[in-house]
Amino acid sequence: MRVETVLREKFGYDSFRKGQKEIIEDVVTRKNVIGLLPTGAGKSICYQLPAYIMEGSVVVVSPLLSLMEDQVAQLRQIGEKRVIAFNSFRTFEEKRYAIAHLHTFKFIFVSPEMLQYDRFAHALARLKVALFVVDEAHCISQWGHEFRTDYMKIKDCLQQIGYPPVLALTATATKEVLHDITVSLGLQNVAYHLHSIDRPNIAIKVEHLRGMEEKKERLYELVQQLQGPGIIYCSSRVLSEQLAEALKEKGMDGVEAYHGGMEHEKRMLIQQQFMKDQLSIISSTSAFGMGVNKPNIRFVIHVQYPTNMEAYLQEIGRAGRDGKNSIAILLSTPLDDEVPLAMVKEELPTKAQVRQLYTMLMKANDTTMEALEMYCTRMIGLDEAKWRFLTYQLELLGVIVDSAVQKNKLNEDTFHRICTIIESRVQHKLRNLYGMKEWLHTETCRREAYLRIFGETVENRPVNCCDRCGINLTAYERTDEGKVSSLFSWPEELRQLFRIEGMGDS
DNA sequence: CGTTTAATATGTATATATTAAACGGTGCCATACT
Repeated sequence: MRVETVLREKFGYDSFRKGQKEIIEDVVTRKNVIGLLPTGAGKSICYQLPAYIMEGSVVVVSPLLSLMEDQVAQLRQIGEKRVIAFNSFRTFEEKRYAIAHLHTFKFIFVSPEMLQYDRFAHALARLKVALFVVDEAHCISQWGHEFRTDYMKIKDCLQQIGYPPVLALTATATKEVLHDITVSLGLQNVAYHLHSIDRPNIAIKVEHLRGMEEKKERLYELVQQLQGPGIIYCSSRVLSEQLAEALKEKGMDGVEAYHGGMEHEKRMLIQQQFMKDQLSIISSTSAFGMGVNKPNIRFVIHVQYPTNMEAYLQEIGRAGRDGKNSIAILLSTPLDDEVPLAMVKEELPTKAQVRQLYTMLMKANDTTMEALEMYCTRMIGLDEAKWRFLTYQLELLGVIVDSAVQKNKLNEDTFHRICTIIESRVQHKLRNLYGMKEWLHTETCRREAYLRIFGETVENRPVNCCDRCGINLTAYERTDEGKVSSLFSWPEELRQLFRIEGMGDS
């Protein structure tokens, strides 16, 4: 069956969007494919369509439960009933049934963690897998090395199920990250379909201010002035709540905070309200955004900057999915470097902690991993993520085999190898952080500068490009009833101009 | 950096002030326990 026929009959589209067809054609001929498609380009069609041409099931590894559930709902919408999200939302009974009847599902959505669940993995190995998809594949690079190491074990899973064709999809990746994805998945003979990550309808502006107080004041001004809806990003849960609270006190409606420390239900509610335009502003940490396909987000303001350029691009990329003009504004002060620097350094365990772990493992006899973990969190101060990172490294080195410590491997050699890995990961993350920091102080076109980081050049420079090329901010002001924009008469404009001129890079 | 939490000092009771140290973000899963 021709791909166009399936597109029309199953999905009801007359033609492909840019990039889709080439990817699908390579996928159905069983090539390994890595697709870099801008947000909103219709990535899911790239695996949904081949499912109806290829024999067998399509397995989709997805980073978030909410994303999986969304995809399932979407497929059900077009009448596909052979769909399951195999995750912790399912009851024990449902899981047992699904494992016994796995072959009856055309689409199987799963988290990288669930791939490690033995009974599921075995069922998968018996299955005819037509295509193995890694959605939001940049997560491999962004999270896989330390935060969610199960991303690194996808490679082993692929081997166990006999190397089915793989399709990795993402919207943001540098050349380095694309390479990382390829290597981490152990892919060979990859067909790369790379499209520009640039978003010409998003104007970019960095404002240099003096300190936190000035930042907050400027934020309040901007939020009242700019056309919503919008997202405010900052780096701590407490601050995201404070900012939301402050905006409410200033009489703004439809503002809520969002972060990973909140109750799951509350998070879902806020996200849904935002999607339905019942909220206009979300003040959040990096927890908010992935899978948020809201077309009309008009601004993204950063009160603190993220630890790397890709994260920044992902965050501003949530604006303007409808193609209309939108703006990203980053508020910067000379005091901002501490938080991202601390985050990079804090993410990995210290050498002293690894030493303590080694001493503890030497002393431990017939201790369960659970007991060891308990001890490590209490006595060594390792959190869950760091503990899992270290046990993963120990497994790689053969120090831990099948949850048992091999004491003969517990030597200076393996100790130093772990320390070396940690050191090089920290250095790598610091380099990315410096790249981000350098970008904040670019004297030339900001778009050109970030595209250079992604190995691209500016193709079409938009009229409102960036603060270095010149932006007319009034184009992004709200127009409704003029109630807010009237506050911004010419003295205010002048004051702002003065501030921007006066606070530029030294 | 700014904020919160833990630790010490005071001075003779049980708190309160001061100072030092720690922390900051991202999610899956399972299992025990409310």
